[in-house]
Amino acid sequence: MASFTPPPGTADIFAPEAVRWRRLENTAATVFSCYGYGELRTPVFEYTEVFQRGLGDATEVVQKEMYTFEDRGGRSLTLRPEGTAGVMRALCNTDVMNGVEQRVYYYGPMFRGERPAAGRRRQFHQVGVENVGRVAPLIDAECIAMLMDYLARVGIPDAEVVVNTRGIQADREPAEQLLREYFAPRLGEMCPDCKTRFEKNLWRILDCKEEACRKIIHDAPDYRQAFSAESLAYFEEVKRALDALKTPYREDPLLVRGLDYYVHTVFEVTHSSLGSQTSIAGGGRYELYLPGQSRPVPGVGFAAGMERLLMVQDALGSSPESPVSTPFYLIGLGADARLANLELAGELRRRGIPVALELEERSMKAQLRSANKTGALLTVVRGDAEMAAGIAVVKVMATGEQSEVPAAELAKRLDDFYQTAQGI
RNA sequence: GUGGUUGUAGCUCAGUUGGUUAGAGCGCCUGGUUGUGGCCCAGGAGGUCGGGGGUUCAAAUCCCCUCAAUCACCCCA
Repeated sequence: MASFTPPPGTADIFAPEAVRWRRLENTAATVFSCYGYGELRTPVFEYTEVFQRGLGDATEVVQKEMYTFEDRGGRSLTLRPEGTAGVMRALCNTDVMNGVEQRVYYYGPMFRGERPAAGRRRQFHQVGVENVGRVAPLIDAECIAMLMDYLARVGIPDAEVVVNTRGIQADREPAEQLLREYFAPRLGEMCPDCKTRFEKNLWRILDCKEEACRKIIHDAPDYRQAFSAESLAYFEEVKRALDALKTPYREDPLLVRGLDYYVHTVFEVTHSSLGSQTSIAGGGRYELYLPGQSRPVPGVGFAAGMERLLMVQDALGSSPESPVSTPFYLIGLGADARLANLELAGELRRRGIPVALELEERSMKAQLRSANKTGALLTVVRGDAEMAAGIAVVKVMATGEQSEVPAAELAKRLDDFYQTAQGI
């Protein structure tokens, strides 16, 4: 039975579940377009260098998690591990470089060769947005507010936003200096990971979870005192705007985030209902070097993990509605009746009315059992006798009442019933 | 990549210290009504006990390997 399971970290998503996915996607389209965003569909694989340059060679994602392969032309390609780099690649053919604002959203599968765990798959799905070309605190705030708007619309009203500022590139050096001086003498008491982070990726020390490290981190000086006045003012304005937008947030100087390209605002959205993977969305402002460009492009954006949104919905019990049942079931006894039913079903379906019907030779009892299982409201029954008389029996399943309807009027009668049922 | 747990029917799971034809509930199919559902009753289909190897007279059960799922770490969405 386990002979044909999909590869590790991937999954088949069948109808009832797929409806929930479509809701996440449709709601994204609805909400984001209200903010002036348009959909952008980029390829699911890109030249490998798009991600290497975009995310930074040192990033863990690039180093060990990418699905990279060579195609028949000897090109090195990579299944996208995230959405931003591909979006930027697409956008560099537009006039964003000249300061024209581009607002795009996307959703789709991403691929990372990690060990699967709760809320983490190898093919996972993100819905995200990028606002590219302009720099302003209000844009950052609007972006965060839009994310919260979206979450509320998919049944997650109580997620928590954590924000922080990373300053600009020029702020980084003095701030790192400050941290280095603080951590250097204390490295002996810290975990092995932090020791290598100290050399390779100093900032990641800040979100180390080791007990010993946390204490030391907690007492670290606020590196933001080394930031320029402009950077701090930018952040203040972002927060003021969030207040004005009535978007509650928590400020956390330890929020750093994994990718190198962030500047100014960074944020993460978490939900308490999740176990170890508490993060359901994350993003921030960035400066990205597009292939073939000498200047970086500014932008702000976020990505939300769809699997995790579904997990939160489950925890909240806000995963709704099983799909609508088909209202009609057509029972046919005998070849002629079944053929007539097939015709009738076609007629109704062309009008957009869902119909289920029996196409095989089965007993009345079996067909009614099926009708019952589909949850049909009305059942049309006909056999040789009805065919000869030019009528059909219409049965109301809830009450068991039956009435005869001329065959010629069937489509209209069912249509009318359907329209009024829809109205209720 | 590291560690823990798990793997028996479509689903949820039993299976006693190894012992003959491997079970239940739900679901599915058929019948109980020459053409009437839900409830009830009866019957039926469906399993290489994840896979491979080993120990044994005998393995779903014990040992090894492997695959997969799951959880945690790591990383992130």
